[in-house]
Amino acid sequence: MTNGAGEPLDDFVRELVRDDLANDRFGGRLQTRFPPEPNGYLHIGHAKAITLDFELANEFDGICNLRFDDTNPDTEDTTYVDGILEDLEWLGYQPHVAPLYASDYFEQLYEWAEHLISEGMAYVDDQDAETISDQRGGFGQPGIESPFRTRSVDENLDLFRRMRDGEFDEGARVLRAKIDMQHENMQLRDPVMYRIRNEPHHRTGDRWHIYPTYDWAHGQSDAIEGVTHSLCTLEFDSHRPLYDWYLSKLPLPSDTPRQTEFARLELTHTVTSKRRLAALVEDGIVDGWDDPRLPTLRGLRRRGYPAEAIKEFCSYIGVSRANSRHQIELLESFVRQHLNATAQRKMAVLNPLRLVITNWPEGEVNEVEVVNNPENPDDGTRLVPFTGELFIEHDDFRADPPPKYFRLTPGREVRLRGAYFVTCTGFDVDDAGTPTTVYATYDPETRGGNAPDGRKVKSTMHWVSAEHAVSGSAALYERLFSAEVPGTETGDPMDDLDPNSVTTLDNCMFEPSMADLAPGEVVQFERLGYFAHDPRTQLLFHRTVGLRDEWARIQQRG
RNA sequence: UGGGGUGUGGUGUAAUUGGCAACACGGCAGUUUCUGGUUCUGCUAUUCGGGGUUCGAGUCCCUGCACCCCAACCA
Repeated sequence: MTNGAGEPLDDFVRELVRDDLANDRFGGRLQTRFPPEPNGYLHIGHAKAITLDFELANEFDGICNLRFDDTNPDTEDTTYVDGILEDLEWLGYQPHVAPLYASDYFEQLYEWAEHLISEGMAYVDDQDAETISDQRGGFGQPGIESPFRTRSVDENLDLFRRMRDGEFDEGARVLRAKIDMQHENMQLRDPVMYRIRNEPHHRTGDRWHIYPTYDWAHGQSDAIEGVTHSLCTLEFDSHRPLYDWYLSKLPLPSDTPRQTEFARLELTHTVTSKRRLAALVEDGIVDGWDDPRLPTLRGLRRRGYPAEAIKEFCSYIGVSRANSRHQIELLESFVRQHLNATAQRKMAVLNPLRLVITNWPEGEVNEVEVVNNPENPDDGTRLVPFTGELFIEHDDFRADPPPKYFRLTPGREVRLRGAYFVTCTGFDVDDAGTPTTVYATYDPETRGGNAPDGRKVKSTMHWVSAEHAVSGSAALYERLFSAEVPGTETGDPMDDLDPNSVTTLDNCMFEPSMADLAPGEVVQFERLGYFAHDPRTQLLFHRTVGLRDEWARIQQRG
């Protein structure tokens, strides 16, 4: 991967890795991991972390694994592990070994907890969550010590074993690390290591009644796997001292993993918090986790975003410690760049208007040759049937053209792509004055799209033969949230939802070759944009992203 | 309120670690074109404020300000 200037990636993480390697810190080894919690689907923000973790391993001859951080049975489910596996594979990354699970380390974690207890560094607290929270103190105010903090090692061991054996109710007791209730970093005020949960776990079933917290599980899991660089997002910065504290108290080799934090990815006009995404799905605002308006990986995939474009975007934006929100337009420019090079061109009329060629020989069908992708001659050409009755785009005809309008208008000659020059001779309107049929004559000399006398036209338009067209639907998407930063006005992002974020056109006319498009295939509708064939519904297309549209800009400026 | 983190064009990311502030997206003006797409060219605009050190500061020092994170038995 390279940055925008085509240079190898460089950032503070790579610099740090290079230093560690140069100083032989981990015996010259690099190992990362991507540690999702299986309680939701992956989104574009995860793609940034994934790209970092895996590309880093590629660059430094290291390895990267996938580890499910499944320490909380309340919310986790195998549905999500399957989904995450699918999404990761789609992105094109292959973990070094089969998926790993923090839950596979529960036994080891438990033993280490007993070790800490034996060393007088952990204790069982009988108080409830609220009491513990109150005693923790606040910013600037020291906490107070739990009355159970001075329990004997033996009593702690006994209680902890009985917690494990399921003797107590949920919430009745916790195991806490004995660190410092006065510490200025709240994370170090005797954090909870284990809580009692009688919920079945998606992998360990009902074998455990106690579950490790994130802090107690994460660093140790890293150590068990041999992770050298544990990359996570900025909000874990204040947890790093705790990460290091646990590792330093356990019988481990001295080269313990090193946690480094970077800023998470935020995008304009969307949200990436799991809670908010779940709300959009559950409240029926979108159609499901793979709704093309969502920034989920499955949503983007259905929308037609190429995995390559997503990865290039993630590499390009780099990694830093500054919170920032990238413009969605940048992602879209990567998508266009990729699709422009790869997508096959098709002619599709979204809002059909009848065009009758009055001098066309009655009943004649003429196959004209059009290019599949001008960016890639190897993709060849195809034949498209041309007849005397066609559909053109409603927007491509104006009875009364505004300035700078180059398309079809009475008396004007334009080119029908790959076919002929036609000149508009008249049109019909309905009672509302909307054109219903346009009439034109064609010039037989211009077959193939060029005039032997060298005369030029200002516009080339797409078309389909009425007799041969296949009909279908197209979903046109706007941004899900109209505000750049949803929620800036009222504090609630949901207030910025665009109620019209999707427009579905059901009377689209497609050139016949589109009947053969594979599910999920992404093509360019000439002059309109890139469209992804729905994976399940034949001839339903999702607009991935429009083409850059100068005419729209001219109109906007007025 | 204590601790930690971060401030570079409209947006994001760089700057050989003290030496001409650059790249991309966007915008604007052209060019090319059988897509008002693509290509190509040009233009546009940046170091949070105030002091200081220095021949020279985005970079070092002092100070102020703004924003983000931390007081779950979530991750």
